[in-house]
Amino acid sequence: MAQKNKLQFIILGLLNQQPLTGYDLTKAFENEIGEFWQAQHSQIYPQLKRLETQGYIAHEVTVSGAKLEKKLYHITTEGSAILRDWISTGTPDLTATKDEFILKLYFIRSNHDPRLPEMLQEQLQLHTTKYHHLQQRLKTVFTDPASKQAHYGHYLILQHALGREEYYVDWLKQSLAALPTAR
Amino acid sequence: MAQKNKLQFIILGLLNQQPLTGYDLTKAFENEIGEFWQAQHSQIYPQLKRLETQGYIAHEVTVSGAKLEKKLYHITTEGSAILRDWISTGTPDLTATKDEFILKLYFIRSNHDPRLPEMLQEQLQLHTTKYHHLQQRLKTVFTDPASKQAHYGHYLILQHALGREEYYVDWLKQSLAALPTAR
DNA sequence: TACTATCATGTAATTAATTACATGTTTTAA
DNA sequence: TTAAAACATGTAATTAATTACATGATAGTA
Repeated sequence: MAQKNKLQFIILGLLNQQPLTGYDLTKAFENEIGEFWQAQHSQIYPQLKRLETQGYIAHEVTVSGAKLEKKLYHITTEGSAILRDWISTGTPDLTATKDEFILKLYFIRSNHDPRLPEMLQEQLQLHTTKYHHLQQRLKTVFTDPASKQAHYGHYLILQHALGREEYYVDWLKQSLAALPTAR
Repeated sequence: MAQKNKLQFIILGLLNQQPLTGYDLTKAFENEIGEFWQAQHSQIYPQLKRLETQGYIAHEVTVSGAKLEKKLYHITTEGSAILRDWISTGTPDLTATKDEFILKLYFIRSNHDPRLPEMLQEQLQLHTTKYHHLQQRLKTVFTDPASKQAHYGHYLILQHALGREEYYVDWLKQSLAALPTAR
């Protein structure tokens, strides 16, 4: 396998909460899920077909207006089972984060490199924006303690992402401060 | 493009430091670089050919022993130029970290889910090990201040990775502690 | 009524990346 | 001296993922 095809499990996981169309799933990747996983509709529709062939999901056609057909997919018992399996199975592989900025940094040899300040500054701006964005999401998605209870995993990972960005920003600030002053 | 083919730049970056064979490069991905990027030899050898066709690198054949041929690649002036371009160009896309554990967590609805403790525990173990490993590397790779000076970018990102793991471990511990106690 | 944004579903082409297949040499240690 | 580990270089098959191509319906608004 080139990857472990996690997309199938994400789809199963989302359908396990409620029936959705391919379009709905695509939207989910632009919002909620998009925070930590991406997929385009060109990947989603074929995957839905495969999952249905395997018997893990099924669909019924509904018609909106005069003739617009929607395929509303739902998870099957077998689908639920392999979703449970996937979640229950250990996750021993820590995937290296393929961060392009980090990669570029690796090839900077000297702390006097004139590109360093702007590079760090750009990332600081980006990660600060992301930090604020996550802060906002945490606030809007989990308004009351009950919503945390109902989506505890989501709460945990949003909190995790926020903390991660906070650290990233701190590290960038520290690295900028440690740079030799031009004079 | 499916990705932005960062591999070519990594190869150029490594060859910019010293001439290397395909085998050397493969090893580099198992050690140094492996900390934050992966590539197999089956990807490296074809990429070397492409880079040579493009005129960014060139090679000479050396013979070890009786007949074992090695291709020692070095970067060309043009190669150096596009490497510089890549590093100097902004890096505005923050790649979402595709962490399988995080993904699984997302589908855990309740903090009473019986799978939660073992899941968090497993990750705690893994990330603690990784943390210690990184701590060790930082110690062995950068023994004196001079080595930090000579490979400043590498120093920065190792430090960054260490801090990231430290935070991950903290977050896992906190999440474990916040779990409702079984009774 | 006409236009635009969004809804809705697909396929094709291309690139990236992993796993597997394939072969031969040199060095080191038992 | 012989066997194993490491050195060394490739190709093929498969899967994953992105970008581009392609089509049409519905809802809202100007």
